[in-house]
Parts: sequence; C-alpha cells; structure tokens
Amino acid sequence: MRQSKIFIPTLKEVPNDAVVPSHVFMLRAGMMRPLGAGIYSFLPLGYRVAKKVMEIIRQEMDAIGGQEFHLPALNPREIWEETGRVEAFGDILFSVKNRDYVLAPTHEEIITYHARKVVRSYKEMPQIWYQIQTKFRNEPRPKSGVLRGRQFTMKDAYSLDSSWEGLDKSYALHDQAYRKIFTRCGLKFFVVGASSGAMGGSGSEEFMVNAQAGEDTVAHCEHCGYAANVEVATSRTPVVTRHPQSKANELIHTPNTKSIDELIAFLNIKEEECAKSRVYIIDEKPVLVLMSGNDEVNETKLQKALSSEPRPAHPEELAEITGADAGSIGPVGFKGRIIADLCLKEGNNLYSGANKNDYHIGGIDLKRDAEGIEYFDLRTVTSGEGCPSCGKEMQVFTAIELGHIFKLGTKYSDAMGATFLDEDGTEKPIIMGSYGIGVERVMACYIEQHHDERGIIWNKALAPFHIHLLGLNMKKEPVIKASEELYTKLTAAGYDVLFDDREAQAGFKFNDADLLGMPVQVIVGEKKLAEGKVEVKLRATGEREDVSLTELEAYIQKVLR
RNA sequence: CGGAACGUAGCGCAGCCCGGUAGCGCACUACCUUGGGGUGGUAGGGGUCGCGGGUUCAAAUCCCGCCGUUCCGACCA
Repeated sequence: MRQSKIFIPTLKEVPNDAVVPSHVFMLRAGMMRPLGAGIYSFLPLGYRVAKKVMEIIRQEMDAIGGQEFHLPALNPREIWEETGRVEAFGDILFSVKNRDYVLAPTHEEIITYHARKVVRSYKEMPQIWYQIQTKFRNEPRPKSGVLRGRQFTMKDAYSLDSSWEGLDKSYALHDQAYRKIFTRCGLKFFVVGASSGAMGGSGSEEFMVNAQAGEDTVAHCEHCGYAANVEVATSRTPVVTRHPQSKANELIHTPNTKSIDELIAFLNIKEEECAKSRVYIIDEKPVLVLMSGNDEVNETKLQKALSSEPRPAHPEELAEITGADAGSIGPVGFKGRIIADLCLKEGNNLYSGANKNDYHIGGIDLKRDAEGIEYFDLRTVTSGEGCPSCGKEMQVFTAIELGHIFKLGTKYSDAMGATFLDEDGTEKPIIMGSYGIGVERVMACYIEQHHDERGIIWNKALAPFHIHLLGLNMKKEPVIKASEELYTKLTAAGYDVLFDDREAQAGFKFNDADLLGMPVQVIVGEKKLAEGKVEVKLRATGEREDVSLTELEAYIQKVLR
C-alpha cells in the first residue's frame, strides 16, 4: 500500500481528550476517530489490526470446533423479558425508540432462542456457536478510548452440552483456545480463576492483562500464577505476636494524633502495635472493625463476613456511638459488636483509641479487653506480601479484563425452555457455557503493553503492515527506482508493505514510521544506495543495520520470523 | 447519578477577570528553498467563538438555561 494513497491521518499533537497511551496512539496513528462518547470509527489502519485480531480468534475458535454465526444486533425486547435481563441490565440496555427492540449487549438469549428451536436430542450436542460482532451497552461513563465504549466488537461463543462433563470439556477447550489467542497476539496475560472466587461463583475465569488504564485491582503472583481480584485476594501476613505478659491499660494523652502514622510517631511505637478502628453501620447497628496498623478494611470481605451490607458511620454517628471522633476510637469500652482482622488474633499490648478525643489507650489485650470479639479475614492485600499459594512475593496492580469464560449451566435454557431429549428418554435443559473476548480491548491492551514515547511497537501478528518502506527523497531518480523495485519485490514475496512514497522530509517520515510502529523499517536513501545498500531498522529495539540489496530479503526473513 | 474542568479555524491553545477590529503555533493552498530525524522563506484560504435566551448602544467576554466532551467518584452481566 502506498502511503500517498492510503488514508492515515497522523497527528503530531496529543488530542485533548485522550489520556491513556492506547487512546492517544490510536488517535495519533490515524487508526480511529471518535464519533461520540465511547463511539469510534475505525479508519483503514486501525481496521487492518482489528481484522488481524479477529482472524486469530477465528482460527483458534474454528480449531476447537466452533462454528461462526452472524446474529442480529436488533433484538425483540420480549426475548430479553424471558430471562428477566431487561431488568437485570437496566439502563445499560439500549432501547430503540420507535419499535419495541433493544440493541443486543450480548447474545445468550438469541443463542438460546435458536437452540430451543433446533436442538432436540443429546445426539446433536456438543455444539460451539460463536460470533464476532458489535455489541451495544449504554455505559454510564465511557472512558479510556476503546477500553470502555458504548459500542464495541466482541467475540462471543456459547457451548451447548447434554451433560455437565460435556460442559467441563467445552470449557476446557475454550480455556486452551484463549491462552493460544492471547499468546499469539503477543499479550502478557494472566488468569483470574474461579478458585480465587473473583466472580463469587464457580466455573469462571477472567483473562486479564496488567495495565495502568485498568479498572480492576488484582493481586498476582508471577511465580505460581495465583491471581485474584483484590476484593477477595488473600496473602500470607504475619499474625501479631502475643506477648507472654499483658500490660495494664494505660490512658495516654495524644493531642492532634488522628492517623496511625501520627500515633506511631508520637508514641515512638511500631505500626504492628496499633489497632486501627473503623466503625460501620450494619443493619442499623454499629460494628467496630479493628485492623492491624495501617491495613485497609476490605468492604467486600466485610460484607461477606457479616452477610449484610455495611456502610461507614457518618461523623455525627461516630460521636454519638463512641463519644469520640474518628482517630480516637477504640475497642475498650465500645458498646456493640467488635470484629477484628485475623492478623490481630488474640493480640495484646496494643495501642488504640480511647473513645475520648485526644486520648489513646495502651496495653490493650483483645482477649481480655474486648469481650465477644470475633475474627475474620478483613484486610486488603498490598504489593510485596506473600502469595497464599506459594509464599513468594505478589504484586497488586490494576488490570484490564480481555476475556471471560463462564459455565452458565442451565440458567438460560431453564428460563427459556431450551430442552433436549437425553439418552434415557427424559427431557432436560441444555447445559451452556459462554465465552467472550473484547476485540478492541485486545488491540488497546497490546498498545498499552507495547509502546514507547515515539509510538506503537507492533509485532508481526497484529501489525497492520509487516514492513514500512521509506523512500527518503522521492525526487531523486535512483531512490524512486530502487524503492519502487523493493516495493514490488517485497510485496511479491508475501509481505504487507506500507510504502512511504510521499514527497516529504526524511525526519517527517521517520517520525511517522516510529509512530505507526511497523516491526521493520526499510529505509532507502541516496547515499547508502550508492553502495548498493539500504538501512533496516527494527522498531522494537531501535537497531539499525545497513543491508545490501541482494541480501535484503534473507535479512528480513530472519528478523521478521 | 454525585463532584470538577473544558467547549474559540482540521489539531493544540491564547483572548474572557476589566464588554468595543477574533488571534498564535502546527496543518492546509501556491511558489521558492531544503532533502538522513517534523528545513527556511514569501504570499494566501479557512471562524454561526457549542446552542438558546437575557443584560447592554455594543457580548467570545457579564447573567440564566441547555447540549457536548473529559477527569474523579458511584456503577461495571
């Protein structure tokens, strides 16, 4: 493709609205343009990448026996009423105004609808049906370019099985296919599994990548692969040691010390010697939550422990309940339920608030001074703590969900009456699974993981072109001749070549090439051409090498393997 | 949906406080120049200042309403 012909509107400056790298570069490289909040048009360069991603997905889905469908985005609302998901989705579901249709945010209902009409016998299963299509979700807050949009492309697959063992098999096939897909795309990913309870249910895995633009916070152990959403993640944290002797309570005047940091500085004690207090209101009753040192209360874990929705107490409530303001609250004399993190189990000689402003109490023995105290895992893990499964250091970071595989079971087939006749002659609901991948997210995450300050760094698998051929001075006859010949030759050799045949300054072309990020740049300049050579630059490393025209093809084959 | 910011040429921005001729850089057009990291110059084209209303002799500028976009939060099958 000649760059003088293809529409690639590159931007020198960073568009005002773009913040995360993938968004900035997709706009700057002329891959896409916005049409509205969370709505993007793909331009030729961006669409080439999308097609490569979709083709990789397609190949791996076909390899596990998937069959590609093309399903309507426009769905009769009544189908969605059958499963109660009109209500479940709420405002996320787009509705058509002048007819009773909705825009499909996913396709479980449509697949189940067809399955119920078609599938009659256990003999017709298993099936894997998939589609790669546009989905619509009325996101309250679209953000980060293509990472959270109102319209996006998704590969959705659905498995139909006659037995739970069959579902396990279909699920495992998808697990393997997903690993191949993301690996082929060059993504460094990890899997948050059901064992870690990220989704709270059984039989689901999220495929995620580490990215600053991410929306989920996860704990991940590189050594053994343990990964869990920070809402449920655990770690090996030392429990406070119980001293053989419990000291007596001691009221200490601590003016202007609200935080744990201030307290340890003021009293010259260690963080582990403090018990931090948080008051929550649960079922309209106050509960004191004690954490070791500066540990953060994990409200998801708290909710699980109390099996009820907690909310932090308001400042006025604090004063009323404890007689003190936040920063001076503690277990001694607290009227109400007291629970503590496991790290504090039976701790003694601790410091905590005195329930009297500007006072703390030392020598607290939870066993002695907090009657009826209960212990739960309530803390939020942080980077550097020990992995619960292998004990090595874990990291906590934000991540983006790229794909999700899920054992649905009979939720949809039950609701919609999609049944089959089993071998024993009984009618049973079809056992289903659903498996999604966000196509734009794969592209954007790749860029999040592979860019530098100059632009994108494509690998061969996703690059819109393999080779960027730069004719440096397109007014000089030898350069024109040589670069035109190379263009023909490399194209004939099967490479996708982007030929910068524009009449522009060398620096202009170099900067554009680095921004667009094709893996290999072949630079045709007058001086080196006189020696029968061209320069080959590898985008990933910045390495440049002069290669003679006769050896060029072999050289490219080597670096672009 | 709560909090905040922004909306002026294709893009990035100044002008607004203190009302009076709409500006800068890049991009674009023509010509010259340069030709291995966004070359230098000359001459040009391009604007309902987001929309609507109000105040005023006069509004990009002040006031009210709306819309749009982004950021933080809530939400995220």
